[in-house]
Amino acid sequence: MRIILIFFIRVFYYNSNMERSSENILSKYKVSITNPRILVLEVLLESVNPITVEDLQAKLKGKVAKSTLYRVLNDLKKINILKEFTSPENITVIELALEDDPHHHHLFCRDCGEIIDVELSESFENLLNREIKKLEKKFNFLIEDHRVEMFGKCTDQCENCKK
Amino acid sequence: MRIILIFFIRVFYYNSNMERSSENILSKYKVSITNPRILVLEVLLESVNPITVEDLQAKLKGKVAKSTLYRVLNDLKKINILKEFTSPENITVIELALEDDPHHHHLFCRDCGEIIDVELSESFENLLNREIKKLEKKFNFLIEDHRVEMFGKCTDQCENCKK
DNA sequence: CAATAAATGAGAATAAGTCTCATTTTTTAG
DNA sequence: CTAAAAAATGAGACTTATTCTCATTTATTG
Repeated sequence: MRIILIFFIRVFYYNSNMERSSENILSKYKVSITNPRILVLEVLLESVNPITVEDLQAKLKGKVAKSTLYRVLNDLKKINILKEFTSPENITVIELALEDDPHHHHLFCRDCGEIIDVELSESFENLLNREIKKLEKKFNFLIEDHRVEMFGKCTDQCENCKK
Repeated sequence: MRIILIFFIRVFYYNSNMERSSENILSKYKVSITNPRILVLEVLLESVNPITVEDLQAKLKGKVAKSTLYRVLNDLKKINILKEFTSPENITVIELALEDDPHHHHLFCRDCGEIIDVELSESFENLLNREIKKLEKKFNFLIEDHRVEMFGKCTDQCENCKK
C-alpha cells in the first residue's frame, strides 16, 4: 500500500514538473537541448504576462547572442509553443503558449505598455465559436485560431501609470 | 415648391458625397489639403479591405515620396481615421476608419495574406461589451477599444489560394 | 568516443519606418 | 489678390528590429 502510494506520488510529482521544465519542453517537441534554448525558455516560463523581445534580451543579460535569440524564438514558433503579437505601439510581444495553458486574450494599457492575460467567460467563447462557424460558411474559410484584444488604460493600480 | 425640392436634393447630394471625398475628409478634420494627402486618401477610399503599406505604395506609383507617405499615414492616425494593425506574418496593414463606418473585425488568410472585414452579430458585440465591463472592474481598467482577429485559410474562393 | 549534424556567436546585411533640412506648397491676413 | 508666415514635401541619411552568413562550437547518434 505504502509502495503504491509512493509510486503515485512520484508519478504525480514527475508529471507536474515535466511540463514546465525547459529541458522537458524541448525533448517533448524533439528539439535539441541547448543552452540558449534553455535560458530563453526559463525566462519565458517565469513571465506571467507577455513580454517584449527587449525585455527578454535584458533578462538574458547578454548570455545569448542576438542572432541566436531570434533563432530560438523562431524555433519555438515553429513548434507552436510561442505566440507573437504586436502592441498598439507596434512593439513585438511574445508569450509562451504550452499545450495545457488556458485559452486567453489580451488587455493592453496604452499609457504604460503593460499587457495582461485575461480569460473571457465560457459563454462568450461559445458564442464566438458559433459566430466563427457562420463566418466559415459565409466566406468559405477554415478558421483555426482567434484572438480578442482590448485597449485602454490601467487607471491606478499599475506602478508606471501611477506617475 | 420646386425650388424647395431642388434645395433638398442639393443638400442630400452634397452630404452623401461629402463624407467620402478626400478634400472633405481633410477639411472636416482641419488638416491642410495637400496633394499627397489627397492621393493617399483616394487609394484608401477605394480599398474595400485593409491593405499593406507596400500595396499602398505600389498604387501610388511613385507619386508620393516614402517619407511623405509615412508622414501622411501618421497624420491620418492622429485624427483617428486610420487604423493600423499587423498580419500574422507581422506585416503592417492599414485601413481607413471613418466615423460612420460600421464596427467590424478581421479575418486573415495565412496562405495568401488576404484580410477580410467581417461584422459580428449584435448579440456577440453586446456580450463582448458585458465581458469588457467585468474586466474593467476586475483590473481597474478603462477599456476604450477592442478587436477580434480570426486566422485561417480561405479554402477555394480566392485567386491566390486556388493555386 | 568519433563522426555527423545541428546550433551558436559575431557582425554584416536588409528592410520598415523616422528624421533632417533645403525647397515648395498652403494658409492666413491685409 | 497678394505677400508673409506656417506647414508640408522630397530626397536621402539615419535608426532599429530582424535576418543572414560563415567560421567555430556544441549536441546527437551509432
